[in-house]
Amino acid sequence: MTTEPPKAPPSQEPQYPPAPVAYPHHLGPYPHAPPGHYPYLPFPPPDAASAENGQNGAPPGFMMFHPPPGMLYYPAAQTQPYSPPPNSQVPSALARPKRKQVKMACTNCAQACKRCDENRPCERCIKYNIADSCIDGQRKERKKGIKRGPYKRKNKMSGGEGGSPSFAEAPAESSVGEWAPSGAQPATTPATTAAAIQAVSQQFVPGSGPGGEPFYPLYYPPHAFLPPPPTDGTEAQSHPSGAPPPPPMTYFLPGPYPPFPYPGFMHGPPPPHLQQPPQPQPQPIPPPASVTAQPPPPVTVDPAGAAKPASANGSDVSTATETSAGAGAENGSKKRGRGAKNGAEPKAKKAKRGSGKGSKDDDAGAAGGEGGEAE
DNA sequence: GATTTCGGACGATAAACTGA
DNA sequence: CAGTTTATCGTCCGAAATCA
Repeated sequence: MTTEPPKAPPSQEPQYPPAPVAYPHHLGPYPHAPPGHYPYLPFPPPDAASAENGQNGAPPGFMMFHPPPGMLYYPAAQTQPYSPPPNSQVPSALARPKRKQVKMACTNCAQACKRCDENRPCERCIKYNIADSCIDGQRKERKKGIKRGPYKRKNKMSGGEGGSPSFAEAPAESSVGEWAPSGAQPATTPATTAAAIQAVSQQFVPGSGPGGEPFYPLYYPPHAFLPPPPTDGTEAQSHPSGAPPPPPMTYFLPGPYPPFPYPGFMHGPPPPHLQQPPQPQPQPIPPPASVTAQPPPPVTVDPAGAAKPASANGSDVSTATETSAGAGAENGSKKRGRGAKNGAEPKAKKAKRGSGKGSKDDDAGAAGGEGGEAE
């Protein structure tokens, strides 16, 4: 895998988009596009018409309309698994590298739930002068013969050989909840905002468009859009310390067509079946913290089952696998009731794995008792 | 402030399934 | 049988508790 920073686009991509993407400065660097792809575009191509033909430096087939502020599009066909370039400056929530684990932690580290390394004695054991007891533990054998139900196949988007789902699949992990629809948590950091954006985009299943290549709309929370910092010494319109009132902004519906309620947005009338009654002006959206309040009634144009309500609040709809990712982090502060460890509690240590993710594997702890479910 | 505890997120991977 | 999906098990993050 040669995942390299998209910033130096392949030859076929001249200088579009121009310069550093204008991106809400307080959000940090703009999220990277998948390798070899164009960065997200918070603005229309230099020339819509020519963009359509791939002229003027704009990629062919790129968007031909002007997105409202706060909306980005990403060509569906180009999606690939996202992997942030090394040493990128992507916000941590986005760029967080996968945690690497040693194959086997020493018994000491394992017991302490601390990071170990391959060496023996490991660094930690040396540090604490317990090098002599730094030995590998023993892995337990995986259970066999456990029957499972039929698998649900993931819908292979666009059948593309890339095979993998949208790039957005990746980092949803932290805090989709930030500005996602219901009961979401208050916004926190720019980083999580970015993550949220990706998470949301993930919900729009490709191929849902009637014929044409769908674009993934990526919505930015209103507060994300502030003028870039002044570069020439002049005062920026409104991003100084005073936390300017975010420009009012509508949430749009996902779908194969660009959201039309935006003035000066569409080149033509929306297709009949998408026509909507005149939308009342969006209510002024409250400050960031409550951005979450007004979720887009995500469906309407929504084809098939494409969009699930962005149930950010943990319910992590989607696949079972994601389980933890979606669920846990949601409110950032996982409060834990530290059990009152009464003095010298023998290190029987947690009946391993009994707790957290569902007691499904309670058996593990139960060591003695063979897996409950296995019948 | 350093160290210990430990809940739970996350990574790795083997076993069960599936489709060709 | 190769590829995919899922369950299981291990690692270790990170916050609270405790110690010195």
